[in-house]
Amino acid sequence: MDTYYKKKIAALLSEHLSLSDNEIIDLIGSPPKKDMGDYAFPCFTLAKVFKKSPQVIAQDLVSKLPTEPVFQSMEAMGPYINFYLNKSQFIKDVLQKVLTWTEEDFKSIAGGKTVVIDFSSPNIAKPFSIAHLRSTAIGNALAHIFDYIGYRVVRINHLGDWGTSFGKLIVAYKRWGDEKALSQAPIQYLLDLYVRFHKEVEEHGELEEEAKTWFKRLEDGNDEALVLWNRFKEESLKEFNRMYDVIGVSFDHYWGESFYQDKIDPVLKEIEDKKLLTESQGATIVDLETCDMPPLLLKKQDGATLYATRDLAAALYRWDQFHFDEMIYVVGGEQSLHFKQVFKVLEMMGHEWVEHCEHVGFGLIQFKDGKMSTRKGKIIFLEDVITKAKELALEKIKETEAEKSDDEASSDVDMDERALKIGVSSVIFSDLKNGRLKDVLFDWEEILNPRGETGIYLQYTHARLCGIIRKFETRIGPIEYTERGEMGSVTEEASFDIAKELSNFRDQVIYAAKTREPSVIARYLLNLAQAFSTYYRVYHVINEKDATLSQERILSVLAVKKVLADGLRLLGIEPMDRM
RNA sequence: GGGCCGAUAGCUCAAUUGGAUAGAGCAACGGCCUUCUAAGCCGUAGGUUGCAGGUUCGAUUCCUGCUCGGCCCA
Repeated sequence: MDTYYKKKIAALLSEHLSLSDNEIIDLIGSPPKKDMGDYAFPCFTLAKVFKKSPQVIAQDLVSKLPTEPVFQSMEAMGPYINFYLNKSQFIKDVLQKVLTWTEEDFKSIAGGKTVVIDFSSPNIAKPFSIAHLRSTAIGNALAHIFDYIGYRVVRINHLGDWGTSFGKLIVAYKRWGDEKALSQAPIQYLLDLYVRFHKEVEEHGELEEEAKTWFKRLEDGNDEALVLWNRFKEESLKEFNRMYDVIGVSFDHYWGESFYQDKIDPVLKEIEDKKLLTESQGATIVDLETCDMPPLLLKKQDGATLYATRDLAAALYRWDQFHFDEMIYVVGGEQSLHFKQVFKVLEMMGHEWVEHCEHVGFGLIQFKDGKMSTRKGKIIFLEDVITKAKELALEKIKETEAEKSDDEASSDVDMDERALKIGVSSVIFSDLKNGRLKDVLFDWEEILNPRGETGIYLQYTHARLCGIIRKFETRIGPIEYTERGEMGSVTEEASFDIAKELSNFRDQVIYAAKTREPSVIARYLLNLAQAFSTYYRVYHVINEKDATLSQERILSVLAVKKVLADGLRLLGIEPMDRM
């Protein structure tokens, strides 16, 4: 929508400049202050061509421009030409557009390309922690965003269900394990075992060797090992699925590392055939020295495979299955070298599609006193965070319910459900609101804070919008969607601000997809909600005596609600009708 | 030792990828509930953009060096 107006400007200017329309569009920006107009064209780069100061060029140019109905005025201000939109016309256009657009209008942006997203991918036998939420929330949001603009999205959960840590668990379970304790609280118990193993290994180094042996047995298909491994995996999956259910995340495929076990040999053979394999200190590697990278380890001295091997197999298998246009790995930034190596090896193997593979990294979650560590059992469970957030929300709900009249009162179940939704929204949103690359300092106070730039604020605004719509329909009557000749009466400045925000939505979604950055949407929604909060405090919809004005204002309400709801869903947050 | 990422208001973060006077939220202070939900709104205060250079009309943004923090690599 934004580009529509930029094109108008380009059309006006290109008559007098030797620049293409696209070059002009690229230069156009927004002025820093509202009273300086809506679009700005800087004249600095023209100074050399015209051999005049940019100030003079701006004045010359502006005097030559014909009038254009979408702009109220065009003015030279210093080295810029500022364009002022015709406000009432703009508001009308935007509302019209927003209220009538359909899913299809967005689907056409990517037009059926395929994107594979590898995200969440927690490790089996470990609790679902606040750290796993990052990949899960970011990946899920990206999946929604790509889907929205018309990609066919394949969501893959690359479970960490294979590797030496299972050797450790098997050893620990065989030594100290207790079937009863395992069935009672499997995840907590497996975590305890894992922690104990690492404590004991400090005194008894031989445990490490034993664990390696057991993992080797597992790879070789030893029955006892497989039975235990299966048990651990099943319990973990039960737990993970419970969490996914709570936060509303789903996958197309649970293809964990073990899934590729029988697909590894062909891959190793292919690498060998292409003369890329090298032996080094008994291990099998691909040498990457010519690319200034450490070698990629494919097999250890004892023949056990490593996760790099499985990642190669996974990439090949996925290409085979989907012929994707893009494949995105939403995995912590600490793995960036690993992915560089894997992609490089795929390239050396001659798979050109590797250029469509991308590691989308993100910052670590840290504590004031250092890193979160499974080995030491220093973990914050996602569930605990959600439960706490929910409890706080429930308290607040009960407070406000007490002030409501009987006919609006809610049942306990209802309140409980809402509290959970609020808790989940605020936890997810706090993970998505900042740029993904930044490390996150985990802070209870901050994640539970209901005020300010939070998911709660967005939900609250959405609920208010729904409340207004509900009351409008019961007290005033049906909303007249009919196209209006004029939106003449809605010319309030605040109303224009809302329209400007609304007009940005489409570009922001595209930008978020392009940069793989859900925080773009999160920030955008905060701006939109803020613009509306400012507006509706002053300009009432239902209490407005002028019926025409009231009907026109409700259209803004509908439009904002539509965009806010869609935006929240893009983040993986289900919008709420009441708080 | 080498590589990747980060450093912006007291705190947490933005800044449309090089544009005009660097913006929000939290915390602090002041104001607003007999009209659509106060989980809200309005206002005040808060800055040598880590440091030193360079590139140019113009740098938080790009380049070089350094400092600090995080992570990765046998």
